[in-house]
Order: sequence, then structure tokens, then C-alpha cells
Amino acid sequence: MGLHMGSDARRPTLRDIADRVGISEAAASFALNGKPGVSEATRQRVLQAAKELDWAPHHAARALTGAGTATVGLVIARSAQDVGSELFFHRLMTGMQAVLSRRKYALLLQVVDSVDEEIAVYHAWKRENRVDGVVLVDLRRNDPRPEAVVELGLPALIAGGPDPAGVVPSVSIDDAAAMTSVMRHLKETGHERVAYLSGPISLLHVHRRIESFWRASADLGIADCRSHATDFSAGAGDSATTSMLRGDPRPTALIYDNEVLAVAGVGAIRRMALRIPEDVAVVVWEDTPVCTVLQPALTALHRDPAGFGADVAERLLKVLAGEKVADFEERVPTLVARASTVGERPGDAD
Amino acid sequence: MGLHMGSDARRPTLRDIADRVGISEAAASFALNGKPGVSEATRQRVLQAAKELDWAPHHAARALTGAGTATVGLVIARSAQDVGSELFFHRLMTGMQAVLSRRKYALLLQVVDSVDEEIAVYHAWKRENRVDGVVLVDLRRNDPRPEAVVELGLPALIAGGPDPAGVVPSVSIDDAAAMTSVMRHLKETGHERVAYLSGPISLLHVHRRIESFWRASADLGIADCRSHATDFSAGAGDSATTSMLRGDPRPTALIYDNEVLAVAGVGAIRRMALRIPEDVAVVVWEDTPVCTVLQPALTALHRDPAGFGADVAERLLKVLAGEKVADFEERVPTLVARASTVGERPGDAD
DNA sequence: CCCGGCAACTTTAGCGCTTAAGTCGCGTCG
DNA sequence: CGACGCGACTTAAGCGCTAAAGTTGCCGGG
Repeated sequence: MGLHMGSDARRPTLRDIADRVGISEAAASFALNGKPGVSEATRQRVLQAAKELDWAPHHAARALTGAGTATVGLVIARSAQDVGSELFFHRLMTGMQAVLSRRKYALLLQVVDSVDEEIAVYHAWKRENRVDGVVLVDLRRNDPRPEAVVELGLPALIAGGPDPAGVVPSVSIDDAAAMTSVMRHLKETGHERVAYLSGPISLLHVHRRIESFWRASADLGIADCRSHATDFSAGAGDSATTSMLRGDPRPTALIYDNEVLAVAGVGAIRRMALRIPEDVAVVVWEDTPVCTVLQPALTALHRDPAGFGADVAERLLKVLAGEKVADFEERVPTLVARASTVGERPGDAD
Repeated sequence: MGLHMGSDARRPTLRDIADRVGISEAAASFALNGKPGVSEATRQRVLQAAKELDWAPHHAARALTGAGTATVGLVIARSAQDVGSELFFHRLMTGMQAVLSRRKYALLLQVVDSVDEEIAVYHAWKRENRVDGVVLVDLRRNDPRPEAVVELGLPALIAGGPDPAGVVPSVSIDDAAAMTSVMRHLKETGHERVAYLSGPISLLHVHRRIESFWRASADLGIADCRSHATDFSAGAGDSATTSMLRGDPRPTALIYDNEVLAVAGVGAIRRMALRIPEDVAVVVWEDTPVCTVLQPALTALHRDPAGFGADVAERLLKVLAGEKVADFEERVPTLVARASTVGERPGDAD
């Protein structure tokens, strides 16, 4: 029924096209790749034949002759995949995909348990020639990955750099500026005591945020600041919030490094019968659907993971094309002020 | 520094191994693939040489000789990727990966905007020989995809079936049983008027849930039931909740099809100054971190997306191996009763 | 003692495509 | 008018691996 093309219908090859047009395979190849060596007339006939036969280059065959694999790899270490950042990851990936697929590149995904395994995957990919390049995410302090991929000769790009060692180009998010905008906002809304509940310091971006937190504290003259590292879990969010708020004097504003932490924190705040934002203001470092839907809505740092992913992919493709690419800094995340810091403002059209 | 293996160091091939051992390429190939035709002694020497040279089969070369591509594809249509289900998807994927990578399979990912584009991707993958098989997600009513992959001769498996047409095997979740358990729970906690805020009926699983909802309503004798389809958005969750609760008599329990809907709904409920669960009980069809962290914690249907993904991958691999696989039903999601239906029970250790 | 048969290889061919190195006819320049 | 250059192809080789079809050398049976 209809044009039946079962699995047995051998896919067309260059041979078929060549035969149909009455030329050699090589000529057909030239024509299809826009190379010189065929007349325009012939080229057209080849193109036509290719279309009629529904021909497409055999991916493996191409890869075998030296063209790349048209595939980029992404390894997700399970630790980087805690519940708080899954959404971010997912969007990063889909963002990457948007540009990759436009360029006919595929995304190869792998989930592993540790950084060591991750490096093992890079080895395997390289040995088997499975990918042309990889994206490194969630850099840690003293991360062995940049060195590893360089040594392997595996083109790479860091999502969320910059690379301290400077050996792998990166696309990064300006955590310092973002933190500054958060602190400025808190300063402007009258806070003098703010606590930052961060993720694990082993993560490079967390480390940077903490540094900026203290710098901003100094620069803006916010006298009483404290920070506390968590493991990103709800439990940690709850207990850290509780102990912070037991302090005397207690902080008037809390910054949470992710959504899970924040929602747990809000729960703890409520349990202590404190009001948001009158008693404590809350800011979250990631704008997720939950932020807008909670009551009060949470002021959040809004970034664009998909756009980030797109930039990452774009630059990785440049690396693959042999271009030297410089480190790139994303647009600074914007602070979206909501009720959790500014209170209900009826006229707050949005 | 250390064992340097720059990108220029040509990767070893069968030739290298053969030379080193002093046999032919073919013999080496036999040895490495456990085929008869070489003595055990030789086989060992080949294996040894392969290890020493850090050899691995060239993926493209293998694919070219008829072996598969050791890659399975997954296309995500952007519509299926609304904020409420991103988490589910992400976990599904990582679950698939767990089994795929163990078998040396890779996951190829693609994001598209429509079902048509999705089918186009399958065509392209097939033509270019990029994948051995694909996973179909988020089946709709009259979905053209099962037919399409069959016609293409592209092995496939449906995640979240069963396929109404019965042409593609599936791994499915028993929505009917799940819905029944929800309804039974509500009946037991004394509800006689329940409203179901579902996703779009065009989705097969939503359709099934709605059907089961009504069946359960009849079976359990829950007199006053109503259901309302939404687009999964927070806005819809808010407005649908509001209008439901304006009904007279108003429902005493609300079932939400996903997290975003639920959180928005809880917001609306609060705005109407109703108490949870005293005035309205709430159940969510997906257990996410937010459920446990909200106050009151939300009773939720807990499934295991990663386990689901693993099952899907496993069965797809069987299909690829040429085995006939029957439709498979996952363990029924379990209802996790929390404060939003049963109230605060201090003795509720967990 | 010769031949079939078998184990243990080797040779050859080929997967689908690219590319370097021809080949051939034709217009052109000295 | 002949060598030369060039456009338009064709041939051949090869990417790394697999698999079918040889090729040995050795052993046992008739």
C-alpha cells in the first residue's frame, strides 16, 4: 500500500546513481559534493537521480574515508545529575541539539557514575572513532578532564568554564556578575544580613559564586554575610535554612543555589512561622516553573540553558572545523524580581 | 609527560596487530571475534597484541561491513517536552543509557518541532544508516509514527504503549491500574466528589487515564466526578483549578496530571483560602522533588522513569537482535500518600 | 602409500565512499 | 600543424573490517 519501502529494499548507493546517469561512481561523488571535475549539466542529472532514488550518503562509509563522524559526545556524570540540575541539563542538551541537528550533527549521550568512568568513555570514543568532539560539563576543581581530552587529541569544549588550566576553550556564564546583581538587588531592597546556601565547593562554578558573594558583600558594604555549602539535597536545604535562621541576628535574605534547596528552604521558613519576604527574602539561582508558581513567587536568576547549549554547540563545531575559538562569556543571567524579595506589588504587571 | 598519545598518533588497526603477531588481518579478525579458524595459542597472542596496542574496532568500518551501528535513536518532539515532563524524559533517557552503554550502544538524540519532522528524522537516520533502531515516545491518537517506522523497516519500540495498531512492540505503564489506585485512595479517605485535571486528550496515555478515571468512578461508586483537559501549562492549572472549585458543590479532591499543573493548582487553592487537605485533597501524577518539599507534601503517583527507560532499552536491544518481543507492562506506579490527602499524621514515619 | 579431510591459516573480494592519478578528445597558441 | 593545456571523465587504490573461497601441511584410513 503506497510506496512500500520495506527493510529489504536495498538502499541506493553511488553505484546506482552512477549507473542511472551513465557515469562513474567517482564522477557522481564529485557532482554530489560540489567538487570540480563534472560539467554543470552532468551535475544536475546526478542531483536529479539522487533525489529520485532517495539517496543519502552512507554515514559509516563517509566516516571511514576520513570525514568525521558528524557526532559530538556528551557524558553526564551521575553526580552532576542531582535532581536540582536535571532540568538545566535537559535544556542544555536540547539547546545543543537545536544547532547540531541543523548542521546534521548527532548528539551521543552517555551516563556514567564518576569522572574516571567519564574519562574512560572519552578513551573509548576516541579509539572507536565514535565522536568528533565532546562537551565537558560541570567542571570541578583540579578537574582532570581538560588535560585528559587534550592528551587524547579529542576536540572539546567546556560548558560552564573557563578552564583554569586554559587548555580547552569554553563557553561560560558570568557567575560573578550574576551574584553581584543578586547582591545589589538585596542591598536595594534593604538587606544587611544575607546568607548564601550554595552547592558543593568542589564544583568550580559554585566556588566562583562563593568568591563573588564575598566580594560583593565587601563592595556593597553588606556587613553580615555568611555562606554554607550543601550537597544540593532537599534535606540539606531544610536543615541549613533552619540553622541559619536560628542565628541571632538572623539573616534577612537567603540565596539558594538551586530549586530543590529553595523549595525545601521555603518549607523550613514557613515552619518557623516567618513571613516571606517580610521576615526573610528568598532568591533562587535558577528560574524554573516552580518559582513562578509558588506563593509567594520566588525571585530568581534567570538564565537561558537552551541558548547556552546552542552557543556551546556552535563553538564546538568551530573547534571541529579547526578554527581557534576563544573563551566566550554568555549574557549575564538576569534577575527576575518576584514577590519573595519585593513583596506583592499589585501594579507589578507581568 | 606520561604516555603521550597526541591526535596524530595513528590509531592501531587490525593490520598492526596482524603484523605484530605475524599472521594475516583476517586471522586476527577471527581471533578477536571468537570465530573458529585460529588456534587457541594464536588467539591469545592476538588478544595480547590488541591489548598492548590499545586497539579497538573502528566503529565505522564495522558498520560498513554489515554489523549494526550500535546506536539507537530517540527523537523528542518539542511538544512532548513541555516543562512538566522534561524531568520524566531526562530520567527515561538516563535509564535507557544505563543499559545501552553496558552493551556498548550509544544513544542518538534529536529534538524536533513536530511529528512530521520526527518522521523525517527517521527517514534520514535510516537512509544514512545512523541507527539500528529507535524508541518512540508520547504516542498520540492516530499516531502515524508506528506505521512509518514499520514501513521504513526501522526497528522500533514504543515507550508508553501499547500501540493501538499493534505493529510495534511496546513497554507500557498501566495507567488504568494507577488511576484505580488513586481513586481507591480517595474513596478510602472519604471523597465523593473528585475532579481530574488532565493533559491534552490527543495524548494516548492521557486518553487512557481519562477512561480509567470514569471507569473507576463507576466501579467505586464515586458519584460526582468531572475531568478537564489542559495543555499542561501553569496557567491552565491555575484557571482550571479555580473554575473547578467554584462549582457547587465543589470537588473535595483534585487529581493533577503533572507537577506544573499541581503546583499552580495548589497556588489557586491557597488563593481561595481553602485548606489542603481539609477542604480539598490533592494528588499528582508524578512524584518529583517538589512534591515532598511543598507544604503540605503532595500525595503522588510514583513511577520509576529510569527503570522504565532501562526496560525500554533492554527490549529494544532484543528487537535489534531479531527476537520477537511481546508487549510488556511495567510495574504499576505506586501511590505515595502524603499530607495533601491524608493530612499531617505525626506518627507517619517515613 | 596415496588420498580425503580437517585445522589453521592466507588470499581475495567487497561494504560505500573519497581521492589521487590517469585517459581522452578538443580548442589553442607559437 | 603539432605539442600543450584543460575540462570532463574514468580507473585504481584505499579507509578498517568481515567473510567467502582458497591454500597449506599433517593425520588417519583404506
